[in-house]
Amino acid sequence: MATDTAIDARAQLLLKTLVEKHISDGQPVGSTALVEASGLGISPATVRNIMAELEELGLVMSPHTSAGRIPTAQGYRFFVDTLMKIRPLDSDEVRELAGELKPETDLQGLMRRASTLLSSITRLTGMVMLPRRRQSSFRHIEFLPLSEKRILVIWVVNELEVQNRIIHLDHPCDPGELQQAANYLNERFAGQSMQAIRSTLLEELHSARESVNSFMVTAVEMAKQAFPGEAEQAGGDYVLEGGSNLMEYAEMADMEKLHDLFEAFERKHKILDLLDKAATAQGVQIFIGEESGYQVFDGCSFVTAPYSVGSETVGVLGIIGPTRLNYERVVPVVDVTAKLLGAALNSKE
Amino acid sequence: MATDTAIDARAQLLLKTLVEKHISDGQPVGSTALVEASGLGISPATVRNIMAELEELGLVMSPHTSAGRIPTAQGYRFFVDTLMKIRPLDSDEVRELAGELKPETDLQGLMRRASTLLSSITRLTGMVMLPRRRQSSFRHIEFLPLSEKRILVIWVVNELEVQNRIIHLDHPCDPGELQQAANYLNERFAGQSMQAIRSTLLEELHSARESVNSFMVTAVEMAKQAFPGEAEQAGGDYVLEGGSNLMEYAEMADMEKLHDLFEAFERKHKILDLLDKAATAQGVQIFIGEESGYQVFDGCSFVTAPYSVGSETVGVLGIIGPTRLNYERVVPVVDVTAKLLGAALNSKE
DNA sequence: TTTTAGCACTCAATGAGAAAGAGTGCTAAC
DNA sequence: GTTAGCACTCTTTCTCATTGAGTGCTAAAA
Repeated sequence: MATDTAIDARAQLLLKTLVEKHISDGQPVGSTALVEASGLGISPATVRNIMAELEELGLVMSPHTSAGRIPTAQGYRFFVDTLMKIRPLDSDEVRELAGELKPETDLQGLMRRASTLLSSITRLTGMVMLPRRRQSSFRHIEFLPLSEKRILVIWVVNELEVQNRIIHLDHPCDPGELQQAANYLNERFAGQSMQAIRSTLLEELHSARESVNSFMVTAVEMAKQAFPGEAEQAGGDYVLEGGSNLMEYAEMADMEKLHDLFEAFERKHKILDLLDKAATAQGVQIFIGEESGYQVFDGCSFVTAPYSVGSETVGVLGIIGPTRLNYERVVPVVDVTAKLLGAALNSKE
Repeated sequence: MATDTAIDARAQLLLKTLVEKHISDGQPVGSTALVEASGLGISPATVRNIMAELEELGLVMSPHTSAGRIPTAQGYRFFVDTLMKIRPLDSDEVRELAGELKPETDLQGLMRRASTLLSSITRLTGMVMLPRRRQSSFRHIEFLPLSEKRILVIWVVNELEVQNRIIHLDHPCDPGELQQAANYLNERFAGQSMQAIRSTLLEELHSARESVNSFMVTAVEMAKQAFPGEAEQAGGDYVLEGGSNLMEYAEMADMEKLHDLFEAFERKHKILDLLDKAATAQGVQIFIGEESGYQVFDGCSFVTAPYSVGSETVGVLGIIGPTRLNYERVVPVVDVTAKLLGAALNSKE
């Protein structure tokens, strides 16, 4: 199996030990320290030879001549792909997590809870993308008059996402009409996708001009105004908790980098972009350093997992930490949290 | 007017100049620099004498023997109370601000917008406490069955705050009953305060047991479950934007302090406590350094203003920055933003 | 051929002076 | 009351030497 350039079992063990040691204390690891930690009955000189090979392969590097080695992004990649052994969480731990993610609260609150949970368990920064379904299934709509021409529209999609906005009408409209309009929409469109409804409405807006049903025109017009178009809802959003945890890591000490990182958190689009990428994967996904594709995230890693309702992936959650984060521990935590959040959203009892 | 220990006009001018200079460059100000900046035809030696007096009074201090002076918290206090001249914003600027705070969006979105606005204009951290009324006026309620015993309750208070939660029933309940219950509650309680409704409901829950109206019992029970009690809604919440801006100030370089500060942002209660304090004041309020009452906020100042709907103060907004922030500029910005946000919430057109 | 001991070498980190610079406080003269 | 003069203090910056960790190379050992 092993060719000349591939790394043999011993080298792998050493690399594994090196990564683990560096993860735990953040320092470059020297040959003598590696000998001790690995348990191999081997001399430091031998280890040095092997390190030279690993460096040749781009798996480790030294910050300067007289320091030990640290893993490169590639090194971490090799570690997470083939070296590390993740063991599932104890059922106790799972139960504890599950207890924190009851489906009772409102959606936003649940997301925030999940994010806080991720953050506090891992002592890293937790993030949860708000669910966004390709198909939003319309459930119910309600019009409440605020003044003659201003209406508060409340609608429910996907069983439990409540949204609202205020719309303006051209002409005054009485409560009876509004009620009729709501009834009409509720009966006619229940269960259909928002996209479908929107296009149907747009169509009818033309043909219906001739129709006698003036209230229907109103209804359609209102619904058109109320339901956000593609463009509007494309944005997406996420919640992030425990950003301050990152400041505990010495490698984050560079104020300028930290500033840029937090700015990226606030501006959102880079994070959202990354989460979107992770949404296509099946299970836990890991982005190490530069792999994220953004300069700002240099020195950081992401561990993400999509969560789903039914069989459809509706969002992604995960953590951000320094590259030297404890993957073995974090991966199962993220994995389980995603599953639990999905379960909470399904909430079929 | 001036007694022996009070400071005369010249000293005041010098203090004013010193504070302004220190605000603009963050450095201790020496006697020669002060002479130039103040425009007084006076020698540095004289200035030194005056500085010694101001130091005696606790208005300025030097970080060490061979440095210039910096204002103390007391010095800043004196500055903001009696020395600085705030001039109102240009009507152009006001119009620009107003354009960003249209009442159209949802409440949460509006708050976030206001916060971002504060942050980006001042290059500091903006915060907006979510509105919380002593009297929440009930407007409308709606029950949507999710499954036999799980109901999605949506209700509207204060004309445009839409809230929702899921409740569980003991016994199955059909859609007709739910509709009846909603109608009953809507007709009976429209316009009343949530507190009043809640206590009325609790009362009726006893007496109604004998009544024939089984649906009313259900209605009351559901409403009781749905409406949050005192304890639940006491929490309060706020949005904060532009935290990363603070990292641009040299005096925030201490990583440990920064960590604690951001942790305080996340934990929320200290900020909320402070905002609560500011809610009792009439207009713009300034907390300088230790005045906040919290160790973490040492070195930071707050400029806050309550915003109101009608004549009732419903929330507070403001900024957080280093003590040496540009009060003259920030005070009117916070002031106007609070007024505009109030106006957007009133939104009577 | 692989492993290892030995050793020279490199480089970061630490700390001690020395020199420069900024700004003060004090004193004595104006 | 104000100011010039001056000694003094303390930070900042630089240089230089020292220390220590850890390497790479070479030659010997297994």
